[in-house]
This record gives sequence, structure tokens and C-alpha cells, in this order.
Amino acid sequence: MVSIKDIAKKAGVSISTVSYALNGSNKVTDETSSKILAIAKELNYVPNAAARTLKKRESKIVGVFLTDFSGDVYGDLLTGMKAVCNTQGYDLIVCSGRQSHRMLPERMIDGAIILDQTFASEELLQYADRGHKIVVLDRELDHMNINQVLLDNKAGATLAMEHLIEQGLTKIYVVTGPEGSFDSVQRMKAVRQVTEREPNVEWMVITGDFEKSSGEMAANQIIQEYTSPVGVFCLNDEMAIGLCNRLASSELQVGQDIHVIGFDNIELSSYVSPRLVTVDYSKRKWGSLAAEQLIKLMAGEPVEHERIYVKLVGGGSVRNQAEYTPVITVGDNSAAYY
Amino acid sequence: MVSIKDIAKKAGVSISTVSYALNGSNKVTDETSSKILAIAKELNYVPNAAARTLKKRESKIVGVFLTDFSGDVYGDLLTGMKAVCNTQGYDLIVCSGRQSHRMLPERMIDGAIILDQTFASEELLQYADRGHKIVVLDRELDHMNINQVLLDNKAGATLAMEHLIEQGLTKIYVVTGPEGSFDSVQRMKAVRQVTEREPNVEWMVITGDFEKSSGEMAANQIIQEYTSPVGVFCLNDEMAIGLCNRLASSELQVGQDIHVIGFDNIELSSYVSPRLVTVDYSKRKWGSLAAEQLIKLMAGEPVEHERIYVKLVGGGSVRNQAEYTPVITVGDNSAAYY
DNA sequence: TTGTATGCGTTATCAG
DNA sequence: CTGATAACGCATACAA
Repeated sequence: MVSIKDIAKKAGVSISTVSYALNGSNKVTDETSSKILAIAKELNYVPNAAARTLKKRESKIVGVFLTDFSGDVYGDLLTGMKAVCNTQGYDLIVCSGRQSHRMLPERMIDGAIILDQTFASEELLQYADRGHKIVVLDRELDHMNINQVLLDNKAGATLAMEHLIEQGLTKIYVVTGPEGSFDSVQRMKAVRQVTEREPNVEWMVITGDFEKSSGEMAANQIIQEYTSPVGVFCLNDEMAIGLCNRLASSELQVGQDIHVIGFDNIELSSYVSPRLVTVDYSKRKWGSLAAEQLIKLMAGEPVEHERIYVKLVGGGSVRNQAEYTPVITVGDNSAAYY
Repeated sequence: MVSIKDIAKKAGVSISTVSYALNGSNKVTDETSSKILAIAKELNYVPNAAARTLKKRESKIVGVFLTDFSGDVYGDLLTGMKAVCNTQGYDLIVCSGRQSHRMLPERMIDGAIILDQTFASEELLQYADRGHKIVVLDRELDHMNINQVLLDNKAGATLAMEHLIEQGLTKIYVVTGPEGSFDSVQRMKAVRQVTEREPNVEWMVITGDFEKSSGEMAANQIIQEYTSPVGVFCLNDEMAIGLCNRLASSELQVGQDIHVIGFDNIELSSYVSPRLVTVDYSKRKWGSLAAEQLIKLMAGEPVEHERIYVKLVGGGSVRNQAEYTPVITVGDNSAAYY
């Protein structure tokens, strides 16, 4: 490995001069500087990250932590983060799994963005106590060194429930996420608030886990209990799609007998038929905002918690009860109901 | 930041004793060792990654480089890599974009797995020359420090073309990937070989770019030129799905007028209707094999290039010409043709 | 068994 | 403008 020492030797100068030249300091003659640069290039010199990080006490790297790599939500999110990080001189690395948690306390990264169930909140608070800067996307955590950028889960779930109710549905199933999920808990809170205001809406909970398979399970139960048109609010799209998929091989029609609404607007949602009604938000913006907040936090600037707004997007998986009945005799005006 | 120096001071021993104790060396009394460990825990000591990396000249981190984060192929691939890396004491980080290339030469990572168009082959060869260990998944590169783990593109494309021909199709469109793509080039080679053996099959190329939108473009052209049933081999699933999507809003039926086959078997492929016929392979295995090869390479063990085998998976997007015509009068036996 | 001393490759503070 | 030199936090050969 070629180090500044090698360059110094070859150039006949001291290592500090080399360091200055390499870092573009104006404390060195243009002449010697260009000579040094030339030699550096000739020798294929590349600075050693570990040494620089050790000395400067910062790595200029931001880490994102994901529960797993398999989610469909992450693409745009990461793209947004990377864009912001890169323009601010930071590199972004993506990590997953308990093993990788050490990157933060060991100071391999300067800050972390968390969307990762495998991080306990106590663990995060501990790191924050030791001065590490963190942005959380999947929980509420109050600490000087922690900033939250959260989805407006409550608004989304409210929109979804109200939409089903407005279509005339009076019986609604809600398929939840896994127990520990912050998003699931938040969305359920909103569901309860809405239903409390609507006494003549009958609703029941089916426990899911945000995976497609639990949507299928839910479908089985709903098929068994079916008597008349019902609404189903799946707390994420994956489950909604699993549910629609199972329903496709049954007698019941989505958007006619079973009115399905999801959450997240993942890409797949626009490829199921009829198109899934779901709660949409900009994943890209979520990512870039998270990165911006983290960078401010690391720079010592004051930051306030942020919220990502959501809206309902249409499809044929939910139809109005009143309008629908006559339509069936005319033909199938699937999709593009909105 | 608490360092071994702080621990040494508090324990009344030298830093080397602390270092030994922390690293579980048996060169130190159980008594002092446990005392040191206790103090370390009390002080929330965490080793500094940069210092360790600098000293040991290895980071125990493997980097994967992706062209972008948005692909649907990556989930299982990364999961496979992570599993192997973690069991071997390595951490895995995912990087994307030119900025992050530096991680390799700057020795932030011990080795790299490449699935990234933004890496020029010359760049990789240069790094390999300087002793960096690399596994490439997206090109052929011969070097002592580079190992290839490639898809059997040729077999896959051959299977796909032969399948279309066997169904009685005599006119076949092939929608390619972008110009620089290794996979696209390899698949096209196989296409040419097959068609050379089949003189009475008429075939034509449509240039695509592996994105859904180019599948839609291809669909437009095919619709315009349509006279009788044709086969379409899209060199990846994304384009095939874009194509099917566009076709859905036309008069032409997939699996009847237009017989579509893709490549990759991404998750979406099983959600389009009719299910896409495509070339399948284990992304998980691809990832784990790549990681295994890299770890061997880093350990100085001899490794040979590896190949990931592929197979055709069924769906309703391609049907037999002879069998099909009578079936139409009976009803729609969509999907599950295989 | 423990301590001393050195160096990994940088940056940065001083003198000159 | 340039050169010694001292850290950064850790691992380890060698001494005691």
C-alpha cells in the first residue's frame, strides 16, 4: 500500500507537505504541489479511509438500517437518501441485521437512519446518550440526538376507513401488522377513532404480520364468514395483495363483494387487478427528508420532528355500494373508477 | 469517547493488558481480565473501528455495489450474501453510485461484489491489480483477484426461444436490454444461435433498456405490425410486464395473440395475469455463492468461476398454437397451463 | 503474567 | 512556505 510517506520520499519533501498538497491547502507552492500531485497519481496513491477517520474522528458516511432487504418500499426511499447525502459530501451505506448495529457505536458511520425492528429503542437511546446522531423512521423517541421523520399514519388510516364508510360499507375488517410494529399500532389507533364516531359500522380485527401470506389467511376467514359486501382495510399493501390473490380463486369479487384498501402504494399495487385503492406517500421525499434531518443533526443545527403527509389513491378495489348495483348489468367498468 | 487508555487508567494496568483482556488472550490472569472486562462494561467501552482497521489492515466488511436501489431482483440476492458473510464473521454493506466506489481502494471494505454498471471494467481491473479482491456478477473479467459468478444467460435465453418455437410460433420479437448490458448481450447471442438453427422462424429485434417503459414501447410497435399470433421474448421481466400491461388495454390477448416470455422471474411476474412465463434462477443462491467466492478469494484460497443455473417456469402468457384454437370455444382456462 | 514501545496512515500544531 | 513531531485508538513483538 502506497502512503503519503512513499510520496514524500519520492518527492524529496516531508509528509506534512504532501498532506497539505493533497488536501489543496494554499500553504504550499504551486510548483511543489503539482509535483507532489503528479507523483501521487503516478504511484496510484489512494488515501486510507481508516487512518483519515481515526484522525478526523469522522467518516463522512451515513448508515441506513433496514429490518431486511426484501421490502418493496425501500427503493425510492434509499434513492432519496442517497441523493441528499451525496450532495452534502456524505456516502450512504445500507445495513441490515443485528451484526451490523456495531457500525454506529464503533464510529464506522457518523450517523444512522433507522427503519429496523431489530433495533430496540433502549439501544438507540443508549447510543444517543453517548452522542451518536440518529434519525428514526419507525418509532417515536425523544432525545436531543434523535430526530423523527414519521409517516402520518393516523391521517392515512383515517382516510382509508372513511373512504370505505363513505362507499356505504357497514361491515369492515381490519387486518393488522405484527405486534411490535409502530406503524400498525398507529394505524389501529386511527381506526378506533373513526369507528367510535360511526356506531352503525360493524368492524372486526384480523391479526396479520404485514406479509402476503397473512393477507391470504385473512381472505380465508373472510370468505368463510361472508354474507354480504364487506370492506377490508389491510394495514399494508403486501397483505392487501395477498388477500386479493386468494380472493381471485374464490367466488367473491374484489371491488364488488369485497372492497379492499391497502397502505403504502407499493409498485405491485398498480399491477393487481382491479388496481388497489391504497394510501400513498412519497417514499423518495421521506428518504431525502430523513437524510437532511440527520445531516443537520450531525452539524449541530437544531431540528424539529417531521411528518410525511399521505393521500388516498384510487383503483377498482373499492366501489360505491349505491352506484355499483346498477352498473353491473351494464358491463364492467373496472379500474379507473376515480 | 472512551478508549482502552481510559480503561487502563481506571484498572491501574497498562493498555496492552487491557487489549489482551479485551481480545480474550490467555496471556492475562482471569482475575485482572474480569476486572478489566467489568470496567469496560461500566464505561460503555466500544472499540473504535477505524483504529482496529488501521492496525489490522482489514475491516471485516464486504461491500456490494448495485447500479441502483430500485431493482426488484436484489432482495433475495442480498439476503443470500448477508447470510454467508455474517456466518463468516463479515459484515455486509450495500452501496450504490460512483461516489461510493472509493470504499474499495480506500480499504474501508475488504472486498467487493459488483452488480453495478457504473463500475467500468478497467476500473475494476485496476483495483484488482492493486490487490483488491472482487467478485463480479455482471461481466466477464479475467484476473487473479477477480472471480465471476454469472447467470447462465445462454441456457436461459435458449430455453425461452425454444419454448416459443415449440409452441408453434413462427414469428418472434426479441426485446433487448440497454446497450452496455452484459446480460443482454449474452442472451442475444443465444437467441441468434437458436434462430440460426431454425430457418423458418422469422424474428426481429426491438431495442429496449430493461425498464417497464421500453416494454410498453415494444408493445406499441407489435400492436401496429400485428397480423397473426407472435411470440415475444423480453430479455427481462420488467419489460415483459410493461408489455403485458400495454397489451391489456388493446384488442390483443396475451397468451392467445401475443405470447410473452420474460427473464428473471421477479415477484411481480406471478402477479400479472396471465402469469408470465419466464426464466427462473435462485437469487438467494446467487448471492450466497458470490459471498462465498469472495471470502475464499480474500482468504487466498483458489477459486474457479461459477455459474448459476436457470430453468423455465410456467404461466399462461404462452400457449401452444395447435392446442389453443379449439380451447377458445370451450372457455377460458387461463393461468396454470403448465 | 504484565508493561514498554512501536507503528498502522493521517491530520494538524508548531517551529523554522 | 516547509519540516519535525505529536496525536488518533489499537494490536503486538519484545522486555521484564
